[in-house]
Formats: sequence, structure tokens, C-alpha cells
Amino acid sequence: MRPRPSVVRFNQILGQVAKLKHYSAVISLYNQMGVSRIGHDVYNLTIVINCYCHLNQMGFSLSVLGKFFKVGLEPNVITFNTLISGYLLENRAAEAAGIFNKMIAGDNCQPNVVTYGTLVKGFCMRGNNRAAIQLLRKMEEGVCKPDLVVYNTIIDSLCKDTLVDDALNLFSEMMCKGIAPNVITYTSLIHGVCKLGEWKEATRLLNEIVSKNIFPNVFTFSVLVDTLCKEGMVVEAEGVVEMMIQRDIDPNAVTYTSLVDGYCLRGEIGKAQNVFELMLSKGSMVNVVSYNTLINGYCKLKKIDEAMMLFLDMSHKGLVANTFTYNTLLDGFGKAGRIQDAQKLFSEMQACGQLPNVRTYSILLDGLCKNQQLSRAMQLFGEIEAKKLDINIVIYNILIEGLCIAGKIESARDLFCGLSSKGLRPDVRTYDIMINGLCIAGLTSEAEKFLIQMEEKGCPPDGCTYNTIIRGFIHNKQTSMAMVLIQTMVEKGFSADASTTELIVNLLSKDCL
DNA sequence: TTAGGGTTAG
Repeated sequence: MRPRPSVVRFNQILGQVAKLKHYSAVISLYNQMGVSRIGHDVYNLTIVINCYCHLNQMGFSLSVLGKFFKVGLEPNVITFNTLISGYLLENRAAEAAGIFNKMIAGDNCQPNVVTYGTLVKGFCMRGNNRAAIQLLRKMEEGVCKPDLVVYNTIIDSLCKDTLVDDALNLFSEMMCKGIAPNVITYTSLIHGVCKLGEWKEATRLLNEIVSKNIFPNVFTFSVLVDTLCKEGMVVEAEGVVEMMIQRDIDPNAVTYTSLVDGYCLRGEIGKAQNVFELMLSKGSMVNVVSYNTLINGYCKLKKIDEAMMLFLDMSHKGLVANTFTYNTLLDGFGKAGRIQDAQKLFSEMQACGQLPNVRTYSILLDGLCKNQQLSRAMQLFGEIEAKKLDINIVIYNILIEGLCIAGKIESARDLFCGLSSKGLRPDVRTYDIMINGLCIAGLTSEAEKFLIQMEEKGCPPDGCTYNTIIRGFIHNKQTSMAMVLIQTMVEKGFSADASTTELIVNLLSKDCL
């Protein structure tokens, strides 16, 4: 008989597997080995709670918490922090706050700097930088002072929102308090300035980091590679990769995937494929995101069969396609007019356990509407409503556009008027679609009313709106009104796009003849 | 021995 592992040894294994982020493996170990046989303690129960949190299974986390009380154990501050983090990951801020309040009200488990750090991250994740900074100020007044992690969390969030000046102010403030920045602080700042296209400032920060003997790492360089690629500067990005290799910093899946995306964005699919193959040659470097990126590149070029080959290839490699993968391919089939293939893949996705989200449905609706299958689109819309999914304005925009293009302006108008009863507000795109539909139906004066209404409702028209309505007036041979609108558009700082320009040129040349 | 911070896809 094999000796029974002691609780210490068992916990060590559990800890190591958790560190590798193999959460399901930890849970199956916990269930298979029967902790009741080995012994529960605060450590192993907290690890299991954490794993359920990362798998977005808070229900199970709570049942493990119940186990504490059954066996007479007291959860500690780490257990509570883990639960707060789990709730925040599931976007359940009220429950997270509930635990925090219980900690404050209790005697033996007061919040520590990690508790506050977790809450700060929660605010940042919801885009609420203001609340995050308020909590930072509260910490400064209390016993539990903010540390580097708290500052880094907020600095990063500000940089992501391109509020780099605010981030730099916080950065100076932090240093005045004697908290030295690390490579994470600088990586966030570099990311922020790169997003603004301030390459000189990025170089200055890189020099500063080196002068402080802080070494830029794979994260720092990947940020540079990615932002250069997003700006279309793939050649420069390749140069950064070269620099990394010279400095003995190995580019990882993220670095190379950014390059793949950079080439895809420029339509250079061959070069994207080359980088992808380089990744494949490096063994286990390719992940689901890398496949999705290249699949997306092929779909954008309407090369859906090549995209499907990659999809099959990833399954053969044991990688599980996610909702993003299916959405990309569904969109590709829809844009290629292959609705039957899209329907087949949609069934396959559900059979594989990948849950369709609002985006999946919007892609399917768009495919149906753009392929003259309006009645099926309306039927699908009914199914989406029945599922009680969080229907957004994008879904309505697709349907309204489908109705307009099919000449059903009355139904489009009804749907538009019913938006507020659904708790939704039309956006610029909604107005543009309605204006275009009304112009197609020859109802230009009503289109003009929409143009005025959008301004009044706090949704000012943009360049696209003016182009749409100007084209509408020209098509309806109301040239004098078109000319007035062209002047207004120019005065507002917008310009005519290629297709509007062509129409204007035709109009003027006819006038001359 | 477990909890909070930085990089990739619509």
C-alpha cells in the first residue's frame, strides 16, 4: 500500500499546481485525493477557493467557504481577499464590497494593503479611475498606506485611458513619498506615451529606466512592438524585436502575435504567415490568441477557406477554439455570403460548449441582413430577446439598417422610436442609418429633421453623418440643399469622403456642360 | 505555503 501523503506534502503539490495556473487540475486533485482523508486547513481551502474564482465559479468558491465553518476553521485575510478578487473578476462589485464591510466590522480580520490593492484594481477594471484615486487618498489618511502595487495599478489604468499627464503626476507624487518605481511602473508609462504616438517621450523613458539600473523586460519591449504595429510601423517593430534578441530578451507569444497582427492590419498576410510559422517552429509558442489573430487576418481579406484550415489546424494541436475564434469565422462566412456555413459553424460552436455572446448574435444578424434574409434575421432577434441577453445598440443598428435597405422604412422607424422603452439611446451610427434609410425612401426632409434632432439630443453629427445626408440629397436631385449641407460640413471641420467627392465632381461638371 | 500591479485577437 502506498503511504498516505501528509497534509504538508499535499499542500505543497496543490500550491505548485496553482502557481502554474492549472486551476482545474488543482480542483480535481482536491476532489480526487479527498482532503477530508488528508485534512483540511486554511491553506488548502483558500487555494481551492482561489482556483474556483479564476474559473469564474463563485458558487463553488462559496461552498468551499462553507466547509471552513463545517470543520471549525476560521478563514483568514488571504481567504477574504481571494473572495473579493473573485467577485470583482465576475463584475460583482456589490458582493465584493459586502465582504470588505464585514472585514471592517469584525474584530479579527482587518483589511490589509492587498485588500485595498484588490479594490483599487476593481475600480480600475470598471473604468472608474476617480474612485480608485479616492480610495488611494483614503489609504493615505489611514494606517494602511498605499504601496508600489497600488500606485502601479492606478498609473496603468490612467495610461490605458491615455490620461498620461495624470499618470505622470501620480508617478512624481509616489517618488516624493519615497516609493521607488519598478519596471512595471515604467512599462505602463511607456505604453501610455506610445498610445499617444509620443515616440520621443517613450525613448526618454527608456533611457531613464536604464539610467536607474532598472532593466526593460519582455513586457516593456512587447508594448513597444505592439504600439508600433498598431500604428502601421511594422518595420520599426521588427527592429525592436531585433534589439530584444541582441539584449538576450526572448520575444514571447505576445511579442510575435503583435507582429502577426501588425502585418494583418496592413493586409500583408504572407508576412503575417511567415511570422506565425516562425512561432510554430519554436514549439509551444503558438496559443489561441495567435491563431485567432491570423484567422482574423485571413477573414478580413475574405480568405475564409484559409482561415478554416487554420481553425482545423489549431484543433489538431489540442488548442481549444474560444468564442472569439468562432465569432471571427462566423463574420468571415457572413461577409462572404456563406450563410449556411455560418449556421453550421454556429451549431458546432454550441455543441463544443462555447457560449455565443451578444457579439456572436450581432454577427449572425448582420450576415442575415446583408444577405437578404430579413425574415430569418427578425426570427433570430426574437430568439435573442427570449434569451434575455443584454441587447445593445449595435444589435438594433444592424436590424434598423437591414430594414432600411429592404425598403421597410416604417418598421425601421418603429424600431428606432421604441429604443428608449428598451432603455437604449441611439448613437451616431443609429442616426446615420436612419438618415440613409430615409434618403433611400426619398424622405429627405425627414432625414434633415433627424440631423437637427441628433444635435439637440446631445449626439452631434460627425463627418460620416454629413457625407451620408449630402449623398442622399444629391441622389434625390436636391442639389441646392446638398450645397448648403456641404458648406455646413466644411464649416464644422469635416470633409467629403471619396464617394461623396465623386458625386460632387459629377454634379459640378454637369453644371458646367 | 495561499491574496492585489505591466504585453497579444473583433
